[in-house]
Amino acid sequence: MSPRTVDKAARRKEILTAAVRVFARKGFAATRIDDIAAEAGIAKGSVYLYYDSRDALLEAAFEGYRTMSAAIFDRALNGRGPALERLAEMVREVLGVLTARREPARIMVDLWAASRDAEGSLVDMAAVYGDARAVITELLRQAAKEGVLREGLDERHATVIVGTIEGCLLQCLVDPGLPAAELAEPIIQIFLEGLRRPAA
Amino acid sequence: MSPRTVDKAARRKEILTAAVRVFARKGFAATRIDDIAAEAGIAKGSVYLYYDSRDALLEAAFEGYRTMSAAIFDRALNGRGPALERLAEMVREVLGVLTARREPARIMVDLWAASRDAEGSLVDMAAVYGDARAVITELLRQAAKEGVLREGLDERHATVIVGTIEGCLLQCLVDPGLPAAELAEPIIQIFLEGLRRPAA
Amino acid sequence: MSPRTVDKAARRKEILTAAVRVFARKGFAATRIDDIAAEAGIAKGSVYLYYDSRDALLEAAFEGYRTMSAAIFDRALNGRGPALERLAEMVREVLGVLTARREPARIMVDLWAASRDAEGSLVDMAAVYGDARAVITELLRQAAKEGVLREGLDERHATVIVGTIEGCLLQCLVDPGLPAAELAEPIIQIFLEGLRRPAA
Amino acid sequence: MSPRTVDKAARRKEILTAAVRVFARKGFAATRIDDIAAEAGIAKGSVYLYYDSRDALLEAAFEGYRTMSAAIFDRALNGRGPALERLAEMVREVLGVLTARREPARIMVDLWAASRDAEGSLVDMAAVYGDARAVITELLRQAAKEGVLREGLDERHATVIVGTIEGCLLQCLVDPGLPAAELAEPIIQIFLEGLRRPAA
DNA sequence: TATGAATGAGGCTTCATTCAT
DNA sequence: CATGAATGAAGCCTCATTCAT
Repeated sequence: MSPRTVDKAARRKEILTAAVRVFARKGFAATRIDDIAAEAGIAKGSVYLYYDSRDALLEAAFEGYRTMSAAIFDRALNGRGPALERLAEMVREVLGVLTARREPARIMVDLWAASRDAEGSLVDMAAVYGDARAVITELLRQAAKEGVLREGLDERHATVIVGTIEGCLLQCLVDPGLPAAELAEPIIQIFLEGLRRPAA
Repeated sequence: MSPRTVDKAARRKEILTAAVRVFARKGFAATRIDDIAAEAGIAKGSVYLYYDSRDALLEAAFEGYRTMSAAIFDRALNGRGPALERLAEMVREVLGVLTARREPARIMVDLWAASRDAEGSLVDMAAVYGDARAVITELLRQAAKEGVLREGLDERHATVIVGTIEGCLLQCLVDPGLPAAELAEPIIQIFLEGLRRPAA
Repeated sequence: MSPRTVDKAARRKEILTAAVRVFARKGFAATRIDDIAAEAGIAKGSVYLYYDSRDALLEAAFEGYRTMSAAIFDRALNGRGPALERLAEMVREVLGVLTARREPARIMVDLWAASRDAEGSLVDMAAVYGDARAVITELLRQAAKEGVLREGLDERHATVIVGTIEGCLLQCLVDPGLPAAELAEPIIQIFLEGLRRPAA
Repeated sequence: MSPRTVDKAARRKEILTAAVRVFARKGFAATRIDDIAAEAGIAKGSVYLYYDSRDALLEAAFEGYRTMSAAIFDRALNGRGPALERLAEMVREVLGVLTARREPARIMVDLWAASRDAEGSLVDMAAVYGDARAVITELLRQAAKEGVLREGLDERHATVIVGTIEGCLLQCLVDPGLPAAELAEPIIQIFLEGLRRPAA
């Protein structure tokens, strides 16, 4: 065993976790490398042994988010049970993150802001939302096959569903007083039934 | 109001417009006072004759956004016709902005990011969304009175509606290929009817 | 006249002069932007209003050197009198610089070091020496036409002449005790007569 | 001397060789301890077991250069044959180094630059050139005794001779296209005969 | 009021050196 | 002896803001 054994991968993750915490607390723009180093309990220069730049840390945070999203998408696509039930579960899962890990979730706004600079941006939220829409489109297709959907639904409805989830997230992020988890059922209800009183 | 004052106000607005254009183009974080001055066709120092700081310009942009939102809210609340129709119109209006003035709309992501820094932030999106939920809650109340709503709707449903609108906006901002305006009808449809095939 | 009139070109030159003084004193590698700013009596940031980088200042110093060299070359090529006399005068001129402006001349060593990094280097001493050799080759050609040269001289002899001048400069730079100006005559003598006792 | 000591010395030399290679390739200023360690095939920290600092490596490189020079000087002073022939041989030897070991020779420019920082500099090229002048002065003295030199030569002529050699080296370093070895004969010729057509 | 040159605090990043293993 | 992770001082450069004209 070589001297001063360190698990590089573990240390990388530690630093990333620290960075995400600080991003969540102060926002990416206001986060200094010093802050991250302090949060991780290491020297400023050491951050650079594991990440090339401040931007690289945001990118890594995005990768983490992406991985988590992919797992959720995967469960929705390949899970068991009726498609609409899996959609409902996906809604609950996404909003559940806000409750379980509220702080880390706050980096979302920075990811959105970073992703706006289109070309060359290391944070490609468009791709994530594209994936999300594809997943939901597929769920709708399966649900249609199961015969439980009304006619005339298309890709735009998938966009609306993704939008609903993300928009609820957004509001909860911006206004910490809102009860994220409690929004899951109203969302599902609206998707399923709409608001209108059923014709008699 | 003296002509002098009018000029001053006009110049203020010019600078703000220029600033918003640059914010939209490059993002707030990457926008330099020089960029704004150049866009406005004035000298850098002159910006400070009208705004106290770079942040003040983002704040002003937020005020503009707030004013526009208030107008939309006002039309929805005090307009004519059935409440649900006014809700639908409001959806169309909000998404229409993305089509009509796509570029300026891109400052939304910066407003979200700026608003995340809770206390003391000059950008209080939580308040806007609070207003939005209040408006929609009221519309739902009116619609209920009109007898067209199902039972058991509450404030959380208002949150979901606001979320849907903003989440669709978000996707369109992050992925310019999406057709914002075309989302209005699916949104309304989902709100009204849900996705489920009506019981026979 | 616009407010705060400054002659940008003059200021540029002031800063360059200050930079060259500091380069000469401490060497390029040890020179900090702060040093240059202090020497120029301005703030650190102001340096960047006139030069893009520390390297750009060395490049500018090189340009200055190049311009001076070109003037000397021009006088040698287009002056009056026999070619060998013009060559002698050129030798005196080059070494005279060391006496007249000893300090600035000390940047030569940094120019040599900077130029060694071949491709992409902003300091191309090879080009200057190429020019010098071309000038001297032409002087030798003229002198040959005048019938005063021995047979068999070629481009390599021009290289040697350039080498002699630069090598003397080098020694004088490295050892400030040496009398640069006094080397001109021995150089000329060796070029003309060689060291060997004339055949009887 | 224990084998242990031999190993240590060998390792020191390996590291120095590696360092010189890198200095030659990238220049001293751009050379990192990592580069040297990599070139030597050891860990970065190990470099410090053999040398106290990065500067110490340049100093050691200088010592190596000094030793080589001293050997050349010694051969010139104590060799056999006429003094002028030994001078000619010395010229050939110095320029031959550029051909035989072109890369290591490139550290010369860094030595010049390092030596310019006068007091306290670890690289004292002035001393080397002083030695060189002393050697050549002695050779001239011997040649004068042999009766082959013209009258009136003095220390300044020695300076010019050293200058010629070093200046040719300089040009070859700065412009790799030049044929160092081929300059030896023209140098010797100029020294001996000068450029001028012999009086009839 | 308008200008734009000047300022200087502050951030990112580099890298020589140290030191625990 | 060897290692290479960790350190943190130091330097380059940026840019919001100021201010003399």
